[in-house]
Amino acid sequence: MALAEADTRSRILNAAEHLFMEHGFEATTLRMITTDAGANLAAVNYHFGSKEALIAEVFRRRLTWLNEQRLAALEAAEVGAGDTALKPRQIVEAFFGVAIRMAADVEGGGRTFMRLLGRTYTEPSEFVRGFLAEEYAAVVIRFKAALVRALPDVPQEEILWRFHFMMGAMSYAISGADALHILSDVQLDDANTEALYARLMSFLIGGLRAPLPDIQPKKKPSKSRTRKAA
Amino acid sequence: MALAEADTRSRILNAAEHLFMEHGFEATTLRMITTDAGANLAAVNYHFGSKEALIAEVFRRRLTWLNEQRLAALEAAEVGAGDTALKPRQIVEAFFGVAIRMAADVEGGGRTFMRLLGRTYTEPSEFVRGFLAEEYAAVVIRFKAALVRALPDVPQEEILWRFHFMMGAMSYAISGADALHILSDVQLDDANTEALYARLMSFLIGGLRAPLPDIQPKKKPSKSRTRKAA
DNA sequence: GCACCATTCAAACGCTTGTTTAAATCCACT
DNA sequence: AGTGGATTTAAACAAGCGTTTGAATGGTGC
Repeated sequence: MALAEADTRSRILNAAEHLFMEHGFEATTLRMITTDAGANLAAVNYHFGSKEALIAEVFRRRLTWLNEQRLAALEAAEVGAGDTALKPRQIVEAFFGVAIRMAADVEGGGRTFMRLLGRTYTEPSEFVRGFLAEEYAAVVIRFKAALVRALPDVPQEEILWRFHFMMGAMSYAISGADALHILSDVQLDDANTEALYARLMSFLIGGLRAPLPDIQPKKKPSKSRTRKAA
Repeated sequence: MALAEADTRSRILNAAEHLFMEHGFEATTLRMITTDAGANLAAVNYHFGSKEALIAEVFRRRLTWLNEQRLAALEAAEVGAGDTALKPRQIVEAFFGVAIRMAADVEGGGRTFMRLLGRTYTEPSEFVRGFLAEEYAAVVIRFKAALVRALPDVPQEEILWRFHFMMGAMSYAISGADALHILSDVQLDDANTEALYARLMSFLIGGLRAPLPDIQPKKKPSKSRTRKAA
């Protein structure tokens, strides 16, 4: 809510972010947004041009910063390591640690944004996926390369898939208790960020470093060998 | 598309399932659905009563069966094990294996449905989350109990979280290459179900069996101590 | 005081949405 | 052939949508 202090443009962004997280893009109307922001209906089109442009700006203002932080964290780790190879855990922490830390910022809206982002990654809308891909391009290339270097025995394709799986786990970790109450009537403590971070990291590293699966050479559903390499 | 053979009711369900997966619930209109199904606009309200009821039925007709299969797979494993304890891997395979196998069924629409389901699990809409919780209740209680029995050293809360993380990873695994192309311009082979299954299982088991994280005793946001025991 | 630009405002725009209606059509059964 | 219930149809409905308009308002520099 951030009180009613900031200027109209920011109040609209904040209200939109929160409502998008709660109801999704389509179900959130400009009237809901401007009402919550204490602004006139026409303000969105005046300040942003259109609803689509507003959505894009909601992501841009935080995502750019988030990915810069990720790159900075990775570079800091690499500098600290000197000539020695980076451990996979350090890379994972650079990428997901920054995200979890942002999700811990409740008052500043980071929590809201990360919940929104996690869901949006599998968003159907072509338009949303479009600029998401743009924003992610640089950072993903960089982290993928770092992981390939840190895991010389793991095929590149496998690394990409595990990166993908990790993003799924993180996404659910952050969307958190809302979804978890489907799993259990017990209310889980997702306010404890330190704990969530520790839990998620254990899980991610465990998955990333798991024994490689045995993949048949494709297009051959023969069920003979079940060899497992480490 | 299943040709235009089945009766109107089924054709509507199939068209709706596919369109929901592609565009989401809100962005999919009844006119899109009935056009694709080759039916009159009023057919949805005649056969289902409302759009919401149609959404519920799209899930119900497959989810009930899916969860029955999961329970059956778990019981079969337990019978096979006799008095000996079930291995975590068997439990995970019962739950996620059935899902992945359903996702492999492209022609019958299982693939489409599983993609839809994965995204819907973090769906904002209260109404959707409502009946999803209902459908899942029984099966989750059962699997949670099985995991608790199979992992006596792991706290229950930790098991729930890891179960949650696993669902996230699976969800992303199935929504698959659509989202993955954000990660990489390389097109990944998510048509190879056997391979995807093997990959995901390795990752999930690795995460589930990872060393336990160190969790501070909770409810102490004092910034003094940062103790971390191993 | 006045002119100037940015911002806000109430009102309306055209369009699409889910839903309803009442008539038309189909098909099984006698 | 003809009755009756289920289904399909075209048309209309009110409500809500994103967007546009043109006038009112606000504050700055002269």
